[in-house]
Amino acid sequence: MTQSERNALRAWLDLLTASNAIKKSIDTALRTQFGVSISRFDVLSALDRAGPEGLRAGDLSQRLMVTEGNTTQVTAPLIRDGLVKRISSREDGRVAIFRLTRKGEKLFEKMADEHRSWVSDAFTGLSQNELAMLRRLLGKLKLPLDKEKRNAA
Amino acid sequence: MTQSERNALRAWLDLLTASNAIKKSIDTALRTQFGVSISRFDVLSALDRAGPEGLRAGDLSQRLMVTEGNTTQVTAPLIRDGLVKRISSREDGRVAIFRLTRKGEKLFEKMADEHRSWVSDAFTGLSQNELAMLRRLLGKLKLPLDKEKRNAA
DNA sequence: TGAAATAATTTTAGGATTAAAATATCCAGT
DNA sequence: ACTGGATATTTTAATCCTAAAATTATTTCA
Repeated sequence: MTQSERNALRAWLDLLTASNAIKKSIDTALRTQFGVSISRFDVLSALDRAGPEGLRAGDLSQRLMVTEGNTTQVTAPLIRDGLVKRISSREDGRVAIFRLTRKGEKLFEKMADEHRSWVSDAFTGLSQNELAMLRRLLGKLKLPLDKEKRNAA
Repeated sequence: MTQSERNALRAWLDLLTASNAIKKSIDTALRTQFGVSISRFDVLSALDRAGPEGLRAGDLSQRLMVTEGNTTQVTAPLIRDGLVKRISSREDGRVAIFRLTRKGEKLFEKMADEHRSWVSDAFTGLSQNELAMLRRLLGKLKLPLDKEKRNAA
């Protein structure tokens, strides 16, 4: 094992550990304060950004980088809880469109505030320059292009 | 939302995306070439490092940063496949000790080689200096100390 | 010594995720 | 209009993970 390989392994371990730890703390905080997991929060966030038009199931899945089956399942409890509405497209009967309800918007607004502050807190140790540097370095990683989704419009 | 908060959110998204993408590509490669998930690989790796003494279930869980219930479940198929052996401690009947079988050692050796090269590959875009810088920046993140495990020996 | 407290692990129930099979709808060409 | 193929989504079965309850074994101390 070369020194370079050893360093890559260490960096990978650090990266994974940091990411897991922050994710877990955000998930725990979201569940405690709002009863919503980070997965559900991500759905609400994507739908909030999409606005009143909502998003097709496929587009939602693509933005969240999860399978469509996953989207079906994660949205289910959000619909049950009245935070998200599922509408069948009138133009194309196959298409499912999801959008936030008024209740979902209200809740998301509160969650987003807290979420922002938790993330800020995790990164307070880094100056603005260091933050930019971190992003630049992450951008240099060779990330596998997911599937052949690249073709999709 | 301040500029600083916005930057933290962006950095967090980049961090999570990079970590997910690399993890997924390693998991896929491990499954394809060896029929072993990344979780199981992690168990094999910890046991390999522990050597012939093996590891107690609790210690294994702690090193992998997962719950003990998870360890019980992830080791089960490894035992079924003859890669790991579970032994009851003779000194303390409550304690379960896991260690690699000869077959497990052999397989892990091959997997570790490939794994090392995949990780190296993901980080090839970064110089040794950049790698060190990345680790330094990750070290500045405020990571939530997991539970009150800190007390444990 | 033996009951209660403690400790290590497993079991259970449920959420998140994926891949693959199933379903439902639309579209094209005849 | 009908059939075959493509497309969008849902369902199903499995893995991974957690928290909490249950189990099993040890230790303590009256």
